Amino acid sequence: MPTLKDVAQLANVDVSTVSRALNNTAHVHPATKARILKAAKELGYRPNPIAQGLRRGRQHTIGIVVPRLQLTIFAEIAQGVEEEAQKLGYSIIFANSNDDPKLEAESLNRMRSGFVDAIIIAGTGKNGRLMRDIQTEGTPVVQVVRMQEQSLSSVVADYYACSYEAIHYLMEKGCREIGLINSPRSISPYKRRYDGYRDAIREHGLESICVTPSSNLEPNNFEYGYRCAARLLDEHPNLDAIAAAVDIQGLGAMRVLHERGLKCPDDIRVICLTGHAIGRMLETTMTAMEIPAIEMGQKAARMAVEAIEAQGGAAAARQHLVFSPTLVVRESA
Amino acid sequence: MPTLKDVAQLANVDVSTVSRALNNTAHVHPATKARILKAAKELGYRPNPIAQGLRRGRQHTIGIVVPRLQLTIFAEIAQGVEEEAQKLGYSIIFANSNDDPKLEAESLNRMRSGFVDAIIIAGTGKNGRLMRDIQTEGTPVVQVVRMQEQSLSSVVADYYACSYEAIHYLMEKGCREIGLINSPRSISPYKRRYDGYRDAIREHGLESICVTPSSNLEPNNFEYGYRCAARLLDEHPNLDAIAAAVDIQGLGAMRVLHERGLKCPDDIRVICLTGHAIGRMLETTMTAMEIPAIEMGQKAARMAVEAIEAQGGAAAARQHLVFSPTLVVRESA
DNA sequence: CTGAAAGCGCTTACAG
DNA sequence: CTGAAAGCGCTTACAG
Repeated sequence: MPTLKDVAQLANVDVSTVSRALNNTAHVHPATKARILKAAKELGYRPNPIAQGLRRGRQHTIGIVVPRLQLTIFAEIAQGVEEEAQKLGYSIIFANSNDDPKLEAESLNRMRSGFVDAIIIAGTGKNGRLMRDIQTEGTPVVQVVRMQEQSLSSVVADYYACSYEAIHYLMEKGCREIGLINSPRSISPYKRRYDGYRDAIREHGLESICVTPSSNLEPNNFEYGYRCAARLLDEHPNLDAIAAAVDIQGLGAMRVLHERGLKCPDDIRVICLTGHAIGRMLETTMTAMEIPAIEMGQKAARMAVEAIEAQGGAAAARQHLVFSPTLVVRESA
Repeated sequence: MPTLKDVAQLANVDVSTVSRALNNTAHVHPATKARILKAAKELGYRPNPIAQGLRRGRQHTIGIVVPRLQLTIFAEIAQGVEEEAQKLGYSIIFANSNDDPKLEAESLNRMRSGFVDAIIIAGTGKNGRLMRDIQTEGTPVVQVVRMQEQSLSSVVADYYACSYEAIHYLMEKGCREIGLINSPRSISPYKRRYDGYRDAIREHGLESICVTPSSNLEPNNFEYGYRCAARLLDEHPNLDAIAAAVDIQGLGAMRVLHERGLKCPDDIRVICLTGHAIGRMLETTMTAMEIPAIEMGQKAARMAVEAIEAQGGAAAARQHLVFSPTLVVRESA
């Protein structure tokens, strides 16, 4: 790898002049500039971003930590973040937390210490203190999908509305026994989903129907949805609708119905409270409250970059951005 | 952020001594060492990996570039790579190429120049030269999922076997008119899938049935599968099976069948040539040749790290690792 | 066992 | 318009 020094030698000037010529950071005599450019090209010079970063105190990288990628909305979030960051000239450092607070803390610690200019995180909620410390230290932190810290910026969906509106829709369709499949309320968006569900149910003087499987299953997956749906059906023979917090749980529910010979939406309705692309690709397509995951990722990236570039100037105020869900009616409800 | 210098001052020693104490890189008097450790702790010192990287010429980062994340096997690959890399003490720099050679080249160029110690890529196939240059320059490149360059290490599945065995299975089940939904053969794994299909079909003296939609649709998605399946059915009324290259295409096919009132597997069989997690989560579960995507990602990460650490020693020979697919029989075929 | 010096590859005041 | 010097935060021969 050729360095500035090599270019300087070939062009017969000082490294500082090369730097200025290449960065357009000061007037350089056209003739010398031409010589420098030629030399740089000849050697195939590319600046070393690590050295630049060390010197400038900025890496042009954004860290992103999500629970997992596979079959979740986080794949879309990560894609949106990366697309937008790339456009803005930033690279992405990526980490899975597997919803394990310890792993999450490790990733966060690896990312701070000058490795990353900002962090975008869908957190476990257990490292709030650490996240605030990082922000205080000068590395902006923006929360995405999950918002646990008021003092840190965030980009989320209105999970309350996701539930509330979904339940109202089901009621309009005549449903009266609506079961909820939800993940633990200790994670903020799930608490909000629960609240929206409960309030909508109450307004109509009906009863909440929730299940929590005894086993400590991972909640955000197919099996969990499958088991919850099975229990709901067993315990409530007149159940006429199931609302699933995330669409992978909804798939589990649909599978149970299929196995039991129940048809959507005639025998029972299924709706997902936060849907993404998969919903329209099923045999029985899924009615869902959809949230714009890619756009949310892009927005989070932009907020991160703004926060990075505002530093030194007026400290960027924190921002909380909330996307409204859209009801997309398909076949399942 | 406290630096080595701060710790040195507080502990009343030279920075070099601090460095040695913290890195256990030379004997340091127990008393001074204790003082240093105490000072470091007191200040909350964490080494700056950027500075370390610049000095050591190694960043402890691996770059990964994939076409996209959303609803593809690459989400699992990326997850596997990250998990394993984390264990080995490496961070991940992530980029989407969107299967655009230009975007891919940009990402590759951003990653080289000392930013990344190795690159793992599922490539477009159009930047072979660049990839070889990067490897020659000293940054190991390992191909994952897609293998286009013989001279670069790779971790792939046996796509020929994916097709060949799937078709044989269908034949055993009595199928005689088997349509193929495939992505462009210009991308190597799809060529291999085609070859396996063609050979298996020929062995039985049957006829190949392929379609290529006229429009220039993105091939790796639901709509593409949907349209191909529709055309196959229109043009071959006696079609008794559909083989789809990737499972998202298979979903498109299943949807067409559903809309036309055709049942799997009684009326027609559907099989996916490379399946992953989604297959078992459907109303009609999908029979598929499954490939261990997470494991492939992990293996690619390990190969990358080996290549990094072998440098200077005996140059690591290139390795080509091929995973065999496993037939998983479910409901669709 | 420890300090002083050089250097990784760059940028940026400071002179001239 | 250009060069010489200092420095970003670290590591590592080189002396002692």
